[in-house]
Amino acid sequence: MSAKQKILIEAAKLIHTKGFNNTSIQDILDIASVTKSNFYYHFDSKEQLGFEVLTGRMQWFYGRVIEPSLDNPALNPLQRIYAFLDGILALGTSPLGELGCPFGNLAQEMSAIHEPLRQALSAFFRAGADRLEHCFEEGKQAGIFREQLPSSQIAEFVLAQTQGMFLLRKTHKDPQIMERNIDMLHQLIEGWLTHEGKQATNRQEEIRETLPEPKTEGFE
Amino acid sequence: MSAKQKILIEAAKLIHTKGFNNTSIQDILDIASVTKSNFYYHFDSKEQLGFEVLTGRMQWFYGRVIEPSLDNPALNPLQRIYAFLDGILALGTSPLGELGCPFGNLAQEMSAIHEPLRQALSAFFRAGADRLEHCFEEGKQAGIFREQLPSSQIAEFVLAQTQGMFLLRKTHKDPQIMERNIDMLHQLIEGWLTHEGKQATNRQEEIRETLPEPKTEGFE
DNA sequence: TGAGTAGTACTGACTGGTTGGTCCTAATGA
DNA sequence: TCATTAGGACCAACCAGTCAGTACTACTCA
Repeated sequence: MSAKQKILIEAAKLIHTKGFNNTSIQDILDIASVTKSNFYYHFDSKEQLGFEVLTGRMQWFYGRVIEPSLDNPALNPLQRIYAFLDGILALGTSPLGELGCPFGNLAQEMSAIHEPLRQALSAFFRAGADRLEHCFEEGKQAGIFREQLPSSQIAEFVLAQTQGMFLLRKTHKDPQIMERNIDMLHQLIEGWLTHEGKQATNRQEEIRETLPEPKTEGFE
Repeated sequence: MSAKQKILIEAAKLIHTKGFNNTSIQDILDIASVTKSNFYYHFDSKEQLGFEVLTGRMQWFYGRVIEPSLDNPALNPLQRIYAFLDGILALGTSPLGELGCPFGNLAQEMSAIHEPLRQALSAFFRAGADRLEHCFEEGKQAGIFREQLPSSQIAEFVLAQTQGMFLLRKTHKDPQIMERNIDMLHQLIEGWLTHEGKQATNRQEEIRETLPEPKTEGFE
């Protein structure tokens, strides 16, 4: 593994744990066993490191959660949404979830003080919301979901909820908060947003068969 | 205004903007026009300052949002919940809301790295959730709400949602996110959690008459 | 074939500034 | 008179970043 790789991986972990500004370059280098001058060989600045860590995190999240769920053409819209929620649940109940959501953490820390990073994170969240919206819209056209509420608003609501539950899980140090709130989202989808009789049956088993083991590396 | 008061007020603003660890004591003192030796006359440490700022923030939030809503005996349970949501909406759409929720921000920043502060924030969130739960439970007994879902779970869900929407509002710099997500909560409460025909009518006007102008000072 | 060159990755030492906190003395005002 | 405040100097540790140099590999060209 190259020095640059080691730096990126250790930086992602530390930034997730302590935050960007509270993680010094020397902290990262001590763990990665790389010298500071070598750091500056690969990165112009701490800021550039931050952007590259964020890019890596986005790719990791895509491979771990989005690709097998919202971007999985083998699933119908409802299954895609459920697979997404299950991906969030798996993440949030893992040891990693104790540190909160890496994106929410960064957004909270940096949005008010670093405009370029805020924009990158805003775009990331919007991309996620767009995918969710697309699923809800598709499900409406397939007669799965009710038509009352705009799909974009539902999608945003679901996304906000995932962020909120990560924060509470982190603050209370209680993984069951993820379970309870994902369950609430399921109930909301089945009991309110879905037409009667349009729920997927044996939802858990269906999704388990389709989901491949995600190929992720370094970020956990 | 005493020097200690000035410090606390400026510290609260700066910590809300930049975070605790990214706000130096000198930053605060420059704005408060107080010397460092006087700072250490009043506070043993930066950590003690942090706790006192948090305590002040909790009192402010109580007076601004909780007392006129969840702790307002003149309101029925549904009105109390709606008043709470309106308080959150007013906060979130104010210029202050651009910085996110002060409690959510601190929880995110400090929970993984500072156990005493995490505990204080956890207790704060739990107190809020308990009040919400109490309203839902009271509303169930008054026949307003359906009985299917545990009140504690609904309360937690609503609380998580408020945190999530604050984060998205901050990241997207869009106050309408608060409006859309509070509206979703209203719809969820009226369209799913409430018995048919049990909605409060002229909800907005009713609450407007009962809410006194909150006595808040310094933190905004 | 070997000197010279370029590119890549890496190093130790260093810079100027910042940070939370300490200590002491003196002044002010109720 | 004493609580409060100011001012100043200082400390060790920390911080992001700089600089000149080293080692190695591959390539070029006379």
